[in-house]
Amino acid sequence: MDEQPRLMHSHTGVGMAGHPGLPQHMQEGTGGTDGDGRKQDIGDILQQIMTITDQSLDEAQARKHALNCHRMKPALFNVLCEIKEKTVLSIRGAQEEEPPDPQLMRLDNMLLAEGVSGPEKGGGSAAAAAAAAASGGAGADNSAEHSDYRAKLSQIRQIYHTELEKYEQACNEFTTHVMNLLREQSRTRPISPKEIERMVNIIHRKFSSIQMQLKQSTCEAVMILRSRFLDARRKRRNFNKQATEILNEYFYSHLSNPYPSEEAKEELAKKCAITVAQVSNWFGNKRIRYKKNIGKFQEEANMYAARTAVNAANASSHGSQANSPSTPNSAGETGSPCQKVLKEKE
DNA sequence: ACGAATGATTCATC
DNA sequence: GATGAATCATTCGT
Repeated sequence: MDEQPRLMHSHTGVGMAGHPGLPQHMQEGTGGTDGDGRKQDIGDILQQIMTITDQSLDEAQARKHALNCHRMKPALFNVLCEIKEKTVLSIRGAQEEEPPDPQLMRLDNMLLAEGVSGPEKGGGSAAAAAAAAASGGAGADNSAEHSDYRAKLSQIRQIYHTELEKYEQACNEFTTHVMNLLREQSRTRPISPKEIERMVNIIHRKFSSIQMQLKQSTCEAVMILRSRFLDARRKRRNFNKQATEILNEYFYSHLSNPYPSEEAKEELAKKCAITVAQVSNWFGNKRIRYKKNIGKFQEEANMYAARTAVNAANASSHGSQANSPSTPNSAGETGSPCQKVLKEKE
C-alpha cells in the first residue's frame, strides 16, 4: 500500500500530450470497447470518493482500502496531480513570507519588560524592582505594597504561562493532526510537502493571532495593576522626625549654597534612610519654599543655625572628635551660620 | 471639616 | 541632567 505514488513532487514529469487534463496512459485506449469501460471505472471511483464521507467509519475505511487497490486509482491520481500542479502554480507566490507583526513585537517587548514573559525570577521582576527603587523604598510600610504588587504580577504571569502552554499544546496537537490527515490524504490526492508546510504555517498564524489576544489582555492586566501600584506609590508618607532634622540641619548650615553634591546627597540619603531622589526632591521643595517665604522660616533657620554652631563648638573643644552629623564634609562652611542666615534673609 | 504642611510629579528653562 | 516653579495628592494639626 505504501509503495504507490504519494506526494506530487514525484509526478512532476507526467505528460499531457494528448487530451488536456488526461495523462497519456489514460488516453491510449480511446475508441475501443475498453474506453467506455474505463470511463465507467473512473465514474465509479469519483462517485465513491464523493460519497465516502457519508459512510460510517468502518465502511469508509474499507472503501478507502478498496479505492487504493483499484486498478484505475494511479491514473486518477495522476490526473489530480496534473490539475493540482496547475492550480498550485496560481496559488504559489500569493502568500509570501510576511514581516513580523509590529504589534506582536510591541506586546512581546512589553511583556518581557514587565517581567511576565521573561525568565522566572522568583516572583520578582525588573519592573517591580524599578518601581521599588523609584518609590523611595523607605521603611517597611511600602514593602507590603510591593509584595502585593509582586503577588498580583506573578499571578498574572502564571495565568499567562498556563494559557500560553495550553495554546501551544493545542496548536501542536492540531498541527500534528492536520499533518497526519494530509499525509493520509496524500494517498488519494496530490499533496506536496510544501503544501503541508504552508498549511502548518496557516495553522500557526491562526494560533499566534489567538496568542496575540492573550498577550494583549495580559498587557492590559499588567497596565491596570501597574497604574494601581503607581497610584499607591503616590500615597506619600512624611519622613520621620530624625530624617527631617538631618535634612534641615544640612540645609540651614549650607544656606548660602543649599545645593548638596551628589556625594552629600548620598550621605544624607543613607542617614535618613531615604533615596537620593527623595533628598533631591526635599531640597528642591525646601529651596523654593524657603525663598518664597523667608520670614516664615526665620525661626526654624535660627534654631538649626544655633544647633549647628553648638555642634561645631563641641567638635572643636573635643579636638579630634568625629564630624558633626549635620556637616559631614563641609566644616569650612559652618563658620558663622547665624550671620549667613541673616545675610540671606536680607 | 478645614487649611497648612509636605513629598512627589510635571513642565519649562538653562 | 539639574533646577525652578507650579501643581497634585496626601498627611497632619486644629
